[in-house]
Amino acid sequence: MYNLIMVQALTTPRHLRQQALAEVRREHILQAAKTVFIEMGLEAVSMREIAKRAGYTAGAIYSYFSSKEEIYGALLADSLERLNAFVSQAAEQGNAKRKLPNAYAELLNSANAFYQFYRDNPRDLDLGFYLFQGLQPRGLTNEWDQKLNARLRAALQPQANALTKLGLTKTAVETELTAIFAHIVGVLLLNHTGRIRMFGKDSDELIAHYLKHLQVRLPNKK
Amino acid sequence: MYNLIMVQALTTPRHLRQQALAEVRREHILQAAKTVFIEMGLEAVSMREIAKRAGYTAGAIYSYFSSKEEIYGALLADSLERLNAFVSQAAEQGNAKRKLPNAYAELLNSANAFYQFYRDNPRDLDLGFYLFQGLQPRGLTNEWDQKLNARLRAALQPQANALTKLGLTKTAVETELTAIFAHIVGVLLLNHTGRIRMFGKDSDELIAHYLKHLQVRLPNKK
Amino acid sequence: MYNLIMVQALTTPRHLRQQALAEVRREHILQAAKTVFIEMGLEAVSMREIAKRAGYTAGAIYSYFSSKEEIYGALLADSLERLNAFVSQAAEQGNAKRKLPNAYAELLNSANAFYQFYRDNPRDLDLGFYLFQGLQPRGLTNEWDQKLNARLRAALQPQANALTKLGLTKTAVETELTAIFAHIVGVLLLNHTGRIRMFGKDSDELIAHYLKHLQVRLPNKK
Amino acid sequence: MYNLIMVQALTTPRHLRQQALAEVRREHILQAAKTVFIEMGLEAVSMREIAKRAGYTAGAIYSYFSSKEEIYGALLADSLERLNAFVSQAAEQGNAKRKLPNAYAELLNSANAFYQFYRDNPRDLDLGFYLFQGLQPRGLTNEWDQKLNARLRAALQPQANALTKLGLTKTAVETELTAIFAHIVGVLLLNHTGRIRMFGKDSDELIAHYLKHLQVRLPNKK
DNA sequence: CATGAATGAGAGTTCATTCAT
DNA sequence: GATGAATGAACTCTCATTCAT
Repeated sequence: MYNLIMVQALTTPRHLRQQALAEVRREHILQAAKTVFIEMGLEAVSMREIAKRAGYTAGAIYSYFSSKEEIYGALLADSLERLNAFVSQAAEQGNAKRKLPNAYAELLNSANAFYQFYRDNPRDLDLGFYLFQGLQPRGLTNEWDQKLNARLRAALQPQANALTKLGLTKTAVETELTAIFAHIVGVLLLNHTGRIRMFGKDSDELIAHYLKHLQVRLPNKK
Repeated sequence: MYNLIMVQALTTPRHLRQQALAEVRREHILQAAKTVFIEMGLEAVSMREIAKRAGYTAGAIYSYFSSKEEIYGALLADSLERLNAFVSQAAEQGNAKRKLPNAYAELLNSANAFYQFYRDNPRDLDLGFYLFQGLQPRGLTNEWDQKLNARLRAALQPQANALTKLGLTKTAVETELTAIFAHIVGVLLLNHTGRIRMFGKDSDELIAHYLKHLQVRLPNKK
Repeated sequence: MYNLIMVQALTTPRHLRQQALAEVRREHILQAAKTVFIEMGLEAVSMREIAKRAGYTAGAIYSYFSSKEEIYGALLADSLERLNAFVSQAAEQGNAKRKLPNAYAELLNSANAFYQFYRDNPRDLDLGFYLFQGLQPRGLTNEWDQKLNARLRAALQPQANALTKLGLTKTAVETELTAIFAHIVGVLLLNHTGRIRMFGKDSDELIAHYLKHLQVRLPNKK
Repeated sequence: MYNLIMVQALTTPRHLRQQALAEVRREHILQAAKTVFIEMGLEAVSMREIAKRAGYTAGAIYSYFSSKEEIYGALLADSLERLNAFVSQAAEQGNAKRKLPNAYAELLNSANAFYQFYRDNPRDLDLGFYLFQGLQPRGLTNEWDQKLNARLRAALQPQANALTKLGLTKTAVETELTAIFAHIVGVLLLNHTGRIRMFGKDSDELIAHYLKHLQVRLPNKK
């Protein structure tokens, strides 16, 4: 009989390292997908194209993602992650500048950050439109859907918090939050599709306009 | 074999007649495309399917439309036509009820009509999103683009007129008009994608909310 | 206005001719499929391979058959057609030789014909095994299944008739018919797979053996 | 990193031990393949699936089997082993019950056992059909083929012995043995493919029918 | 004008197998 | 011995488009 004595070394266990490598490769593929998407648009994001960019054959992708939809989902998750990071950072920076807490400033900061993220990253807007069922309920499973919803909600949370600080009721907070969200989305869409040019307007101006009047009409909590 | 004996009428020149016939058939095909689109959604609109509904074979369509994109464009033109008709009718009906002209009522009526059209015809919303470059500049030529822009603008004109009557400057009219348009589009999108449920809100409520506060803030021209 | 007067000519209408041509091409494809099947076995019967043999691209096949399963079904239908023809002919020829009707002879003739067809056309046997759910209930729709069942039954009918003539009850006819069918199938399978060599036997001998004893034990209807 | 310290035992030569271990693992994999096969059918038996069940990765299998076909072969060998065990047991149990040897009873017992094994284990029937070149000479090498033939023959041997006891000549034994085998196979096939329903019959009934008449016609050796 | 045949590219996905580590 | 990454060929099927008739 053999006696096998396995002494686990102190260095990184092999399977952990491999896991990490796999994660890197997964990210690499995702990055390739994103590149294809950015350069050629979502309709061109085929498994073969992604694979080509990533330096793989089509079949290899399936070691990392079980379907095309999963890639889409991962792309969107990543996008929302970046959105969250951007919005959080803006909120923190804003707060850091102020000595006294100012709910209005918080609201404006976070709303503007949300808007600016998508204004400056139009492909993320595409992703959002398309994958958040831009047209029609799509492949994404419920699990995914809820996860992504949660991330989106998180990105809006700073605005909700600010509205609460301003003394709005729970219902009113939701109403205003939804309204701001809708407005931003509408402006972004007009901007992105170029339709806004029809009116000789500029998206920054429109957002500023909306937020200014919003401030006027919200309670002046001293 | 069939023998076709054509007896040309004496009145109309042949090519004119043929043009007219072609136009009729073109409309027929477009109608088929619309039906497919409404019943099955944009993704199901294939040349084969359109042809089947129209009683043609796929190849025949190309006598009337040079590509699938052109059909999409024509569908959108038709959609905007219907939007215009709906909005105009709402404006007229509103005016008919009032003895004195009321700019506010006109504004509300036309904005609501615009919103309701898309709320009640979500497929047309799909078309609008998709073809107004919802994602990316698409097949549509510049010519088409301008034509469609003009129709869209026409559907918003009643609101512009009402805003003018209220005494806003030309610039202010455009700003408010764009803002309303953006807001409605945003709400429609949230509604259509089901995202609005995240907030426990209802699109009608949001539109009403926006228009109410809009009215409050606009000049009270006696 | 045009007046269109269509006079149908006496020659073959165009669409009929085209239908006929289409039918010819369909047969051509089927023939190609059969060839592939015969030369390379059923597993190699892919749409691409069929298309290649038929001189088409893979997509073209779908103008004639809506799926691979439909091709399989058509192949089997054709096979059963030939089986029927062969069995019927054998029955007629046998009857022609005899002055007096002889139920035994009829039974032997039709059973032997059935056996010989598959012995001499082993690929048809493959088809039968595979497609009559050789392994497991498969793609074929119920409609197909019933149609094919009917054809198979038709090929066995002469034996059933002969058994009836011999004075067996309805139940007994079915029992014997099924038994003969099973026996033939078993022998064919042993023969086809070469397993029969294990026993140093010959399929002809086995069939003859079975039918001889069958005759002995069936009622001697004078 | 793991550090592996192997302490070699003094008793057994290393390579023998490794051989034994390999054999164990081979069996383990085979067992996994069998499970997959039984639960999901032959078509679902992929290397990945087998590996997953066995707790390996696909590549690992190739240390034990050089191809998928070899696994199939091993599965069939195992299946025939179980068939043999079942048939032998039935023969022994039958003999145990009787005081005097009774060749008829032995024949019926072993034939019925053979039939019942496949009736009750339809997956094994699939294997048999598929791998005994149900369709076509397959991957199996000659060596395999002979090995499997021998096992099949062994499963039929009790019947052969009984037939010999009944006084049949060597040739007659082989004839009847092959005939019974063929009949059982035919009935099993009809049963398994559901074709037997066409005739409103039942496989048990058919087997009983065959064996009854067989008994009648065999010599009555006192 | 309309047909229907055909193309050719492309879609997502699966799988047995190989091989460096 | 086992892993897991990767290949490459295969699969069925769909589609917009072209073109001879």
